[in-house]
Amino acid sequence: MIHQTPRLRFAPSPTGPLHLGGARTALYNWAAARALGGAFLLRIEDTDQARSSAASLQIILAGLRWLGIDWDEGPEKGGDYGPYFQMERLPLYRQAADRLLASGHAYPCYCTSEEIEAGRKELEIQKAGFIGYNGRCRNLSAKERAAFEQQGRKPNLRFRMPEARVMQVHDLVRGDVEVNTKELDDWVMLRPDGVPLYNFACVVDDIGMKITHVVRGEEHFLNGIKQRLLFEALGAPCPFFAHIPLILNKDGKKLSKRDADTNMLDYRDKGFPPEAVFNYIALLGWGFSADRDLFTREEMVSAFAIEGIGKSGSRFDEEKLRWMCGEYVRRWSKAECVQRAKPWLQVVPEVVFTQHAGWLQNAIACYQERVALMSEFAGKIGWLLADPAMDEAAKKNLAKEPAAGQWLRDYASVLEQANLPPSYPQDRSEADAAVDLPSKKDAPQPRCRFDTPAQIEAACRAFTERIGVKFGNFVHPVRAALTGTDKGPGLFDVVFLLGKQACVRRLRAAAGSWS
RNA sequence: GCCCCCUUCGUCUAGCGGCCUAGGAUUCGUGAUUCUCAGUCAUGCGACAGGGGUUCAAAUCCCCUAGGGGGUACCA
Repeated sequence: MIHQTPRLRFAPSPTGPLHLGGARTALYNWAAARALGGAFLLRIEDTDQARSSAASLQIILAGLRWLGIDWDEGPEKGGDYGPYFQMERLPLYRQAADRLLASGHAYPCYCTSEEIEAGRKELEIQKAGFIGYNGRCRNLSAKERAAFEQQGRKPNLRFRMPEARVMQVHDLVRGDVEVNTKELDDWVMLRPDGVPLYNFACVVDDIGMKITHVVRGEEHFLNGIKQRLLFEALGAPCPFFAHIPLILNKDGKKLSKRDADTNMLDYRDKGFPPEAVFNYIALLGWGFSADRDLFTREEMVSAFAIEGIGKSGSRFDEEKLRWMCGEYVRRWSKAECVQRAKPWLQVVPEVVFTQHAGWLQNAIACYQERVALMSEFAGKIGWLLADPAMDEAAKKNLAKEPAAGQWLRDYASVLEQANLPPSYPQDRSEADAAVDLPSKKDAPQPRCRFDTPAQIEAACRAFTERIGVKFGNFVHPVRAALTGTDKGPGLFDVVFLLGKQACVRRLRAAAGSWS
């Protein structure tokens, strides 16, 4: 059929942001192009001048870039098959239209919108529901045309559809499908002002840009039929088509603003890791393998085939997306975690990033297994930076132990005399900041009694034994005093990170308010 | 109305006539780890839309029904 380099495109109209469905279409085209070793290009379908905007275009481009979908040709990139904006290709459409006019595949239609509407009403009655163009201008004589021209009417150009041709088409996703062209009416290709309509511009451009595979939403299936006829009329080879099912919401209905963010950039701004969103979207209608859901862009490319896209619609499930986000967050190194969370860490003074990088990494790492989004660290580490107010759960934990006040006072004294790191950021030097909170795997040799959380813990256990308190009971009021809440990292990570001054201060403050 | 497509655990899916007492992931339940939460590990609940065929054999092929989606523009 077509023996040339595979060339695929994503052709958004800049009339709104890049939404989930569009992103998936772009993703599949991109993956197919990469998998086939071909080119992926972006074409901007901006012929709807009333709704198109430069701002939308930028949002779409930013969304694609964020997802890691790069294009070989298109806006801000150029290429040998441009221009890549349809409004800059008007002469090409005119040219193609003239050819179709000459070959009889197209004809001028002088109907006004009122006349079309009236014709539609009639048809509706006659053909029981069919609403389309009645074909009044399909067979106008030269004389009749001249008469309309004399009235000053400017014609639309319509494509002359075969009257009842059974088209047997093969769709890469849907398989073999039969469509009778009687279901379709003569459609407008070109307006009097020379601006083309979708089906016409699309085909002229797909020919001009040597597109070999068209992957798009199933709402275009019937357009695909019209377009095949147009390829034929223009004597051009027809690309492969693949029409993929739409993405639905949790209830199986059309996805709306209520169900999910409609703008990819919202996911960016909310702190979703782009590789997780990429991974999740790819799975909406396609499977990587029978027993694996997590994969990289490269792995997807090596496994992807258009024929592997499913025929049934899939639902967007934010829960699984969130799970996937967490999976990715957990894979990062401590340094990467901080770096990626930084845009949301306004609560952290800049000096901490520069002077106490090691400490910050340790602090962030404490929550790496407890968050899904990059933005969620910020809300977790507040207690480390300023003495927190106690929440209800923390107050309850304190109140539960009658002797807690005394425990806190005594433990404060223990810590005060211990060789504990000083508090961040104000009390600790840069040298200390190099101390790395060890993971369980590679515990280093301790330098002194409280070099590691494990050392602090050992000392604490000894202390509780000495005062005859059950360790498990002791821990909760201490956590409450130190963090202001009842959940979070291990208590001795807390003590280690918080440092001596802050620990002593908070323990005594809590003891005071308790008694 | 008419035309096209779809239908496997709640969700994403594997399965393309025998490997299926239907596999994985997520969610949920339980247990373990333990100073809480999270994570991790283990374990459990959970599906072939319904009805007819074809076949030695059907989740897999055919038909009907139901449900869902899409289309039916001087939008894309």
